[in-house]
Amino acid sequence: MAKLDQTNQKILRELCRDGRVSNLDLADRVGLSPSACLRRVQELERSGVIAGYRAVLDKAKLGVGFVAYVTVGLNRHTKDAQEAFERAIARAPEVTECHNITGAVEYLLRVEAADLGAYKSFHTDILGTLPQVNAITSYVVMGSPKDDRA
Amino acid sequence: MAKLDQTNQKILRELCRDGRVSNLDLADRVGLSPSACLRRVQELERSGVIAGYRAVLDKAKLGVGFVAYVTVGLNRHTKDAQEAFERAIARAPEVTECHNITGAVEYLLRVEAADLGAYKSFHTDILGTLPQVNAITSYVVMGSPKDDRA
DNA sequence: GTGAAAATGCGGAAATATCGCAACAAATGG
DNA sequence: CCATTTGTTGCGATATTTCCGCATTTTCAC
Repeated sequence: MAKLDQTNQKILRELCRDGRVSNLDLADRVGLSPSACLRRVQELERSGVIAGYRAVLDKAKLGVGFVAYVTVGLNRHTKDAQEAFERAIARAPEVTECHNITGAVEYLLRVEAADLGAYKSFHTDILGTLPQVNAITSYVVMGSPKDDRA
Repeated sequence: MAKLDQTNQKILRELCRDGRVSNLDLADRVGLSPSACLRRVQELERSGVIAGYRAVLDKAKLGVGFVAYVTVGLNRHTKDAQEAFERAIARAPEVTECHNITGAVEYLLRVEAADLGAYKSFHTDILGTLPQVNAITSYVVMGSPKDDRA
């Protein structure tokens, strides 16, 4: 595993802020020559510390006007039931996250939809029709004062 | 606002998969000449549909071995109390997301820590000491079968 | 059809990434 | 204390890519 000295931490911070910064600029900001900087970045990529790069899209401008977190409880706790549920979730484009959590219910989902109507369709026609699903509780997101993963 | 024809959708899909793909490769994949492709990307950036680019880090390799979602209820529902709470959250590096939600409690947080011990410290020393905080419930993430925002 | 507006492809100049190489620094062992 | 090894750095040359002007083609409304 690559060691995380102060320079590598700076590199990661800059790349999280702007994943498309040129190697020349990046080298400037972290105080290295371009070649030394490039080698560090390549090592961070090779070792998997940098898992990849992504464009961050403005969901609102793509028609997403409704976000909710949804807890889901299953009626059976078998491996089969969980796998079937997770397969169905993988197919649903509205679901951007699915976490297996501790507590009274098994799953926490993040669901993105165009509007309340679109969410209702998802709630009724997709989640509601899955035979493994027992309990559904929706928490509508009114705002996100902090979202470092956006 | 930029129109989202099929080509632009392809571009966005590719850039979400690999935000650092070269314009030459991207043009190939979406079936355009490099110059036409570059112009579309620049327009998507200018219009804000592409909000930016980020490196995706492997949190596990950075020492994050514990993730939890935490619901927080406040004891006062004044604007002041909310703002004070949100300021405190903004300062806490363990909190990667803070959502204002509908339901029995006001907030849903995503918290990342090195391990259970580090989380306990955060829970006790940070969250527990905020005067506005009334109820705290933790849901430990055991796995994330789907996480498009990772 | 016809004209206006937008999108496209081409080509070249400028900027950038990439890699070999030698110098340097920090640890290791005698 | 010195020699050796290992890892990192900066430099410079080359290959690649970005970026922009320009002419052509396509699209669309009338």
